[in-house]
Amino acid sequence: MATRPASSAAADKRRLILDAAIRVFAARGFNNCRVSDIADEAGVAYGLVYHYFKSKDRLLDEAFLERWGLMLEVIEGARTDEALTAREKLTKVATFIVESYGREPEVMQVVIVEVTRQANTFGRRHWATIQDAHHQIARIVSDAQARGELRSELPAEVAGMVFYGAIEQVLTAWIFGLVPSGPDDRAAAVRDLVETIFGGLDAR
Amino acid sequence: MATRPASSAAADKRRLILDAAIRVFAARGFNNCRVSDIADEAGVAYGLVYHYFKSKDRLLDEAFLERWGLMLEVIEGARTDEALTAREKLTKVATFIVESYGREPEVMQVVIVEVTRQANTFGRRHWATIQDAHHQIARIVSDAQARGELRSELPAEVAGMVFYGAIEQVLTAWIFGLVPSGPDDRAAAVRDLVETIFGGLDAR
Amino acid sequence: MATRPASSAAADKRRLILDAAIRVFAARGFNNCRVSDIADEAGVAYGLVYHYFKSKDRLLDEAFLERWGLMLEVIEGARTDEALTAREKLTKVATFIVESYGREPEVMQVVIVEVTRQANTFGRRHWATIQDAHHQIARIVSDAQARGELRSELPAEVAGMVFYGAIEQVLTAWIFGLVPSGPDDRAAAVRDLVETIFGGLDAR
Amino acid sequence: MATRPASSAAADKRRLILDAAIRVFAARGFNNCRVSDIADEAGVAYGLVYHYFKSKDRLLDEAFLERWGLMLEVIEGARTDEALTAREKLTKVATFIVESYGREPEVMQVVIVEVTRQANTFGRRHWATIQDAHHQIARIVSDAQARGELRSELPAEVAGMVFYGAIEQVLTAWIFGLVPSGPDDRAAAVRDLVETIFGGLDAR
DNA sequence: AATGAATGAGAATTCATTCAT
DNA sequence: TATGAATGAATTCTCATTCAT
Repeated sequence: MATRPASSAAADKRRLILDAAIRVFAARGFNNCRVSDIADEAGVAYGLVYHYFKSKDRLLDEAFLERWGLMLEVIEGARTDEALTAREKLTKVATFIVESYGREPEVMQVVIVEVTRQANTFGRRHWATIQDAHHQIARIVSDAQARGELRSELPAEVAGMVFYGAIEQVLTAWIFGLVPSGPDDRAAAVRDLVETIFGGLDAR
Repeated sequence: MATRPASSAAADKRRLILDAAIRVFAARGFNNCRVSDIADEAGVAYGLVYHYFKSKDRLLDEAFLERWGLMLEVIEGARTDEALTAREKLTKVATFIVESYGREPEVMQVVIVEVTRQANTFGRRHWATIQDAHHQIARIVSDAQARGELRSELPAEVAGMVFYGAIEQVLTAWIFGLVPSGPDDRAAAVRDLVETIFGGLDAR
Repeated sequence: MATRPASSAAADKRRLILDAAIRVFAARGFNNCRVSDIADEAGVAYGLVYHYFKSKDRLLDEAFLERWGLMLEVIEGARTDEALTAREKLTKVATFIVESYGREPEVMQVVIVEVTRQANTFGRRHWATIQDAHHQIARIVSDAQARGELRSELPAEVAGMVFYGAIEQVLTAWIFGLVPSGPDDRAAAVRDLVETIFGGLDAR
Repeated sequence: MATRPASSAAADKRRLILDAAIRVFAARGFNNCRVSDIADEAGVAYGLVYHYFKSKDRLLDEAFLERWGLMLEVIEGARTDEALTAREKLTKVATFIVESYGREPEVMQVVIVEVTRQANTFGRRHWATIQDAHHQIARIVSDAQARGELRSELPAEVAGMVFYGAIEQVLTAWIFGLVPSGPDDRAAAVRDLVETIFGGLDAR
């Protein structure tokens, strides 16, 4: 079995199906696609999807958890990195999200559109996990406020919402295809967004 | 009211059904409810829903358009009111949205969760209308930049996204029931959100 | 109440609806039209159709019986007219049917397409009435055979079927719009059809 | 048959469903039966009907095309067989149709009652195919007229209509169950019908 | 592991008919 | 007589999931 045991081939098949599911969910939406669309996209037989995944829901759950987990690690890493200012930390977070979209737009689209915003289904099911990210972001702000680095009169939770909501809004514009999302556009978006939130709109 | 014409009774029934649909969509989600749930909620026979509305989709379309239309009027009104500063204009917009939620949380939930964020279905169908609001908000910023009232180095579109995305994020937290949304909470949310965006996070 | 009592106005309304139903049945088919189509075509309110007719079925029943009754009278009249030869009798019958189509194609279309050929619904319900016509036609033949006017070795029932089936086939071609059905075409059709059946195809 | 490939099992199921559909259409009429009746008659699950056929319409389309295709082959074969007289050719056609009914009355009933006579639905959809048969029959006549075998003063199209209309009328009587349709009855029907049309009704 | 046939519970929509006014 | 709102049973088609091979 050399260096690639049988289970690895299986793992590859599983991956193939999950990736196909993400593309299909992004293209048609979770509620508007059929499991057979996913099998077709993956080039496997209908039943094989059910061999690897218990249900259609599970495909979306896994796609979400995988990516959101990475994001949580990045946010936590940024938050606990004492060498960084709050602005640098949030820039790091924004950059990760935006570059994730740059590399694999379908994944981020699915995560945001099909999961985090679904108040009645997946969003609620994964709410604790989603909240985790929001809390960490708020904590980046509140820690900086405690150090006197950021204004203390603003509630950290609201600041976090402004920051995260702004990123989602930018991604939404990209997802809907209304605004270019090339490498330069992405870098500019991070820069402008951070500068807006940290510097404020008011002229000095 | 004694003189209400006969057509009003019909209009009332129609209204009754549309309102019931909004409540059901908010409670279960558009994709997880049945037309019979709406009929039951309205207390009318199944077929009457189809007497007044061509399809289930149309119910959501109408709910969205009605409310978004009001919002557009308010945004346009704020934008063109020369007596107001940009901060006052955006405060007005934020207040309208937030108070709409306060009065009729289901409508705003449906508008945001079931329509504006659905990249593959309703969101795309109504995209022009949705964009209209975003453009007007950006214009409030760019007009103020032209007058030297706001910093010119920030792109107005990004500023608009930060503003609108922040409001949606706040509403999302309320919709998911994670944060109290009483009258005081709403007023505070508007104040904090506006102050954050205009003043910026940075300590002076 | 002069010469037109109130009941006459009512009778007119009834007629109006029945005629509209015939047009709609012809244009869309009994199974593919709605009662509301009939009301619209007649220019009356939905419910009025039910004031004058017990059901949608009844409309078709009446349309059929009215016309088929006329046809039966003509066939019986021809059959019992001792001054006529069998060829003249059947020419009379064919002419009546064909000219009925000429004057009111919708009625004949409805009678044939929607009633007499519906083996599972109306055709079966009215079978006795339909058969009546077929029997009379066969009798025209058998009487002539008894008189030595027509060949006796052919069963009269088959001869009748050839005659009536031929007429229906001609009407079918007209109904489907494949063949012109102007006055001259109709006269020619009767002549050719009768000559074919009486004279036979064989060269002498 | 032991070597039948796996695909045959599927083809058999498909056949099973199509045959069941034909029986149900014949017994209740296309418009008066439900897809579940077909599934029940075939002894399969509801959904399997849709696994093999796109819609209820398609079942009827296929039943019609399959049988009408056979008939077209027979008619064409008869028409181009130079060893036969026109009378022999049309006898062949009539025999095929009548014996088709003898073997599988439901199929012929469905073909005629549910398709070729439906001016507003299936009849119109398949009109070109239906016409094909009529044209070939007319051509059998006109070819014979050109050879001096049949009277030339009669239009071949009318002769064709008389012939085909007569056959349909005979089948109709059988379908409605008004006339016995045993083997002898069928043979007699063909003989009488052909003799009537070729020899004519007139006594010599 | 892999296939795709088989299952059957939905769910939207239609529309004949009834009924209150 | 006239209106059209109200009713709800009926029916097609969909599609997630299971299962035999």
